[in-house]
Amino acid sequence: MKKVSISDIARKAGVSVSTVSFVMNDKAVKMRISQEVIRRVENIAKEMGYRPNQLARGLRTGKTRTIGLIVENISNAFYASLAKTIEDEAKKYDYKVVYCSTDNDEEKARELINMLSQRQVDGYIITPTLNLLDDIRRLQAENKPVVLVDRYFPPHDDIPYVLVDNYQGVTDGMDYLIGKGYRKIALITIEVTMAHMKDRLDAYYDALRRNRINLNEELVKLIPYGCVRETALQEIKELLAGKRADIDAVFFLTNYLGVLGIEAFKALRIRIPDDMAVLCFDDNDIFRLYTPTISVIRQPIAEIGQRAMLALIERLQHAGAESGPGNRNIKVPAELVPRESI
Amino acid sequence: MKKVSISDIARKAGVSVSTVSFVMNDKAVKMRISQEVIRRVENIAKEMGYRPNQLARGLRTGKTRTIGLIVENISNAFYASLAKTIEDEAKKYDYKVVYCSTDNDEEKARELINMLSQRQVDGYIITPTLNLLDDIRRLQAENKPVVLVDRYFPPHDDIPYVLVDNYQGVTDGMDYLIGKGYRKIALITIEVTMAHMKDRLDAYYDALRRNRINLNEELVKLIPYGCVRETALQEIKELLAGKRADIDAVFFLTNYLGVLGIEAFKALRIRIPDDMAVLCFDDNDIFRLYTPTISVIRQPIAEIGQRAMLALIERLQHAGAESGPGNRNIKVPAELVPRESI
DNA sequence: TAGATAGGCTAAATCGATTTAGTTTGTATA
DNA sequence: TATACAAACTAAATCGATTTAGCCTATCTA
Repeated sequence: MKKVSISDIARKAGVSVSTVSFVMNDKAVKMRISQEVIRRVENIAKEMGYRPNQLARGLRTGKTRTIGLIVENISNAFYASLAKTIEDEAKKYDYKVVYCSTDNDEEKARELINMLSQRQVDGYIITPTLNLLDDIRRLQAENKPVVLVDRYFPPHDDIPYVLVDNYQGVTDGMDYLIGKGYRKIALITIEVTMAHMKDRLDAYYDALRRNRINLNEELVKLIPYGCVRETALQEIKELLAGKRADIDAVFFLTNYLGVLGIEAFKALRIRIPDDMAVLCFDDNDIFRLYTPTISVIRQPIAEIGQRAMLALIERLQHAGAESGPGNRNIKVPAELVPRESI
Repeated sequence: MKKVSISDIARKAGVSVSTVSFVMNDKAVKMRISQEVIRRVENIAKEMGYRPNQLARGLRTGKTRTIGLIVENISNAFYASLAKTIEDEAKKYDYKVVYCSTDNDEEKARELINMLSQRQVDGYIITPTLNLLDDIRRLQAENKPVVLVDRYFPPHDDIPYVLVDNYQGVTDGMDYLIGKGYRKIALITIEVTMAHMKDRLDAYYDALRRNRINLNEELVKLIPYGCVRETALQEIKELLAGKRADIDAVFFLTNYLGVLGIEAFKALRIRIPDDMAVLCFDDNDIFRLYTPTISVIRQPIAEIGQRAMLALIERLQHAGAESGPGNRNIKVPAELVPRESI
């Protein structure tokens, strides 16, 4: 049994395909189709189980009402939750979302952009990887709106972005730790290649300086990017074990690292917060449930998703027309959530 | 700047669109296009940044090389991981995957099937909800291959499925608990509406019977489906607190419930495994990291994903031709992972 | 020298919609 | 009685590919 097309309906109803199309798109009244024909066509369409072919429709209209969402890793709680909000928001405007993960690989990101572009998505929300600027420029040149989330490309501020205020988040975290008397604060982060991570790292350095605490470079651990789980865990363990006496608190700059950190603390039998206090950027179920509960800097995920979607929709609606700068370049405040680990 | 189409290339190269199409699809040699023209067209295509419009291509060929994956909730670790394997497998056969979540809502599932069908996906891998049989039959009637994962519709065994052996998994878990001397085993599960959950529940009853342990109905807690997080947590707490003395072990039948369970244990200050042993169906990061680590029945997710994909690909390749029963109706063994909680 | 064959391409139909510009018929107006 | 106008549709172009059938020209064979 083949799919039902508009012309199958037309034949059965004894009218032209145009008429059926008008009826299916609620343009029947405007096109002066009689009530009787409208009813007849509608009944036949329902009876035959007609579902419009979106490929054909998209081809003709040049619009697919689909937006492409590219994140780092959809299995990660942060991105999963972001994707969910964006999908819900999109639904309000009658858009579908197709999402995919880069695994932080720029080549894969490029392929994904390509794939979505070939599928003619109307707009993009992207968590960019390194070196993706040119590809994004190409989308813009094709008049496809793009909004960045979570990461950005300063100083190229003509590409709209929505992200947490990373600098403020880490600053608040550091002030809190320092306020509680911690001075020997280790920092564990992924290799800093992109601006959002640089913002976080800068905030750490600046906080130390502002509080006249001497920087101990040995307490700053950069985990390389493509690094496998086991290696990363090993590196963290080495730092924590090797510098045990020189550390009274550990600040993890991503939730992935924080989870590894917990594993490391456990393996090394380091007690939280008695031996070391712990703070992590980004929340996670595990942090809420662990004993002790882990303090975090929380990103307002829903707000990020909503604002990103809003920025995109605006650009989709009056494509070309530059949207006011009000909705471009948004940094939303991070929230410190103190728990038992400090 | 508009997108480049095949006819833009044709014009620039001074050849017909057919020629360009042949070149772009590696049919040039078969169609006796000269080497010189091939090179010219390829260069121009690359130069202009040509990317074929998949809507047009799909419309013409009737194939999108896309498969639709419908799961319960992509944020859930189990489904996220399943989706990842399926995506990786699909790539090997040059298929793309579009995935979406039902949130266990049959109406939403129906909409998703509809949406994917309108987008002309070539085949489906579905974690079905209740009452989805008819919709799946409709896809089959349209000659679109469907493979079920994680859940199924016995006795309708003509719809291929790949899932864990739920009965065996729970049986192994129960035998392990009983072998360790536990007799007062509470069971926490979601309301049983689908066959896979019934299999798990049956295994519990049968294990008690086989071991001549009297069933205490009060130790079996069914959490209703649409139930919000907080309510579910409350229900679990009530059982654990109310029947504290009558329980020496708790078996959670899904990983979501297990996580809530941990929260409940924590709130009630019930010590694991001293006060109660804990076992959960499905693994989760939290179970590995928690103190104590939580024993689980693990599903071989990668195997499920691979086999499902394989079954689908077979059906995509010789559509219509009934595939041998060898690759339909697969139950893969579950694995008991003992940890500190028992 | 006619007919066949091969080489190198192109024209045009097609997929399933949308949309513009008509066409036809009937009724109202000048 | 011609003319305008509205009502109720329809024909055909179009989107960007794929694919079948066929058109030239040149060479080879009988």
